[in-house]
Amino acid sequence: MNKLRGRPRGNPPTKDLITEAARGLFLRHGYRGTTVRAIAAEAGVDSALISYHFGSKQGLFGVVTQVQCARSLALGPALAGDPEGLPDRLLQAVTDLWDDTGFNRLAVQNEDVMRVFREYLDQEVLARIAEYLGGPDATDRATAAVTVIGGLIFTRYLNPLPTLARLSSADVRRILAPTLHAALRPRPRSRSHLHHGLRRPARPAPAGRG
Amino acid sequence: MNKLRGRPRGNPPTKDLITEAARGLFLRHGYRGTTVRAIAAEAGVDSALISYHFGSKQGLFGVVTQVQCARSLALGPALAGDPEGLPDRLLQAVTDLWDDTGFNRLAVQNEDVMRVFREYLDQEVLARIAEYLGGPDATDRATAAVTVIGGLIFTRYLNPLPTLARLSSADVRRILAPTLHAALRPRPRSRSHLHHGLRRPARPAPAGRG
DNA sequence: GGCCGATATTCCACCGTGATGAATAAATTA
DNA sequence: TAATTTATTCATCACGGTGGAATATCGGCC
Repeated sequence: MNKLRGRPRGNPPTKDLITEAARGLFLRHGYRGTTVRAIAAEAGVDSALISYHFGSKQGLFGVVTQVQCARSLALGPALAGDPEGLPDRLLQAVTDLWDDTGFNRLAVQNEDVMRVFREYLDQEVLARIAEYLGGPDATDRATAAVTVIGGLIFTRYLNPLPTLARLSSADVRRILAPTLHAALRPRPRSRSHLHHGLRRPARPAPAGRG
Repeated sequence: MNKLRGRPRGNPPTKDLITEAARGLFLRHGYRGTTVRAIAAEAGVDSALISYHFGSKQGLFGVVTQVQCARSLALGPALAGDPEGLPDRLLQAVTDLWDDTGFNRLAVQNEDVMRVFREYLDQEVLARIAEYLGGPDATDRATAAVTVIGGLIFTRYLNPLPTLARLSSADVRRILAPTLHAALRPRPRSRSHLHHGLRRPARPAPAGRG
């Protein structure tokens, strides 16, 4: 158990031991479910070394996910083909990233504030827009609209990308207007009428935990 | 100092004391910067009462922000007018919420996982899409596209709304395709050609904080 | 080679955090 | 009044993180 204090002999690959242990534990138990002490135990090192080498648990998580992210999302293929199919290929790339890799396991197990936005967007905004629109494809259109709105919230406010944050509100509205218009536009009745498929959230608010 | 143990006489408005203290502190110092003990001290109650009455710090934050949110974002007016102007009114409502109220103060003090996505979306995805598109309005179109993509990431993966999460990947692509198409479509040269106003990120990566 | 200060890496003790459980007492209900 | 439910205090937990002591490596100098 008790090793001697001070720097050990040789140059043990402590950082690598930690990142490997962390990757495994983060994948198995998520961010919140993984404790610094557990990572340290798995790696066979003192828990203080995680702060020392990576600054913090989040710093370690950032290192682990950055690697995972760069390895997984290949933007190249999506940008290679004809311009007409670009939107589809981009969407495909994003969905593939989360569907095929273990990436979602790593992503934000849950950072508190999110619950508020999640419930509000889903139970209030989406439901009311769908109700306003009416018709068979109302939920589809509302879903698309909420995605755009959620994207605006995410990329400009919650987690501001510099490019988005620099814009004035008016610029944002000008740039996003056509997009949201399209999201809300009635869908042409496609020949394969597998339509609807979506259900409205039904209950207004189960009140959760009160 | 030492009050007697057990239930106090009368029915003191403990919950209200706590929410008021919490609102003030969250606004002044953000979520992370506000400790449960500080809220309890400000409210003049034992810190365990926060867990008791609200389940957790997050629960309390949820209550406080939900009120703030419902009070600030008036969805009604946006849904009142003509359908043609709906997208603009929705965008207006969202931007107003963050621009005019102190709402952004409440939002995510910073959950550093976000940094990964922020840098990646801004420096990689947005820049490369703009480069691919070319032309005077390339950055506008790329910005709109990144918003949609960021919205997809946010509402489906990072912070999954139940309605979005229930969908298959194929459904997501089908629903979002027209929206992303519109985001990427070249903008009609508006009569007032006050020149796009947007600049490309210019430097590829200022390296920030390393 | 041999010493020596600067720097790097480790262990340990400890801090403040959010949260829980036992003890306690008032309020409410039967 | 007796039983039950609700509201509070206090002790204590595991958590993430920090600072200091200990011990190694590294670079320069003789």
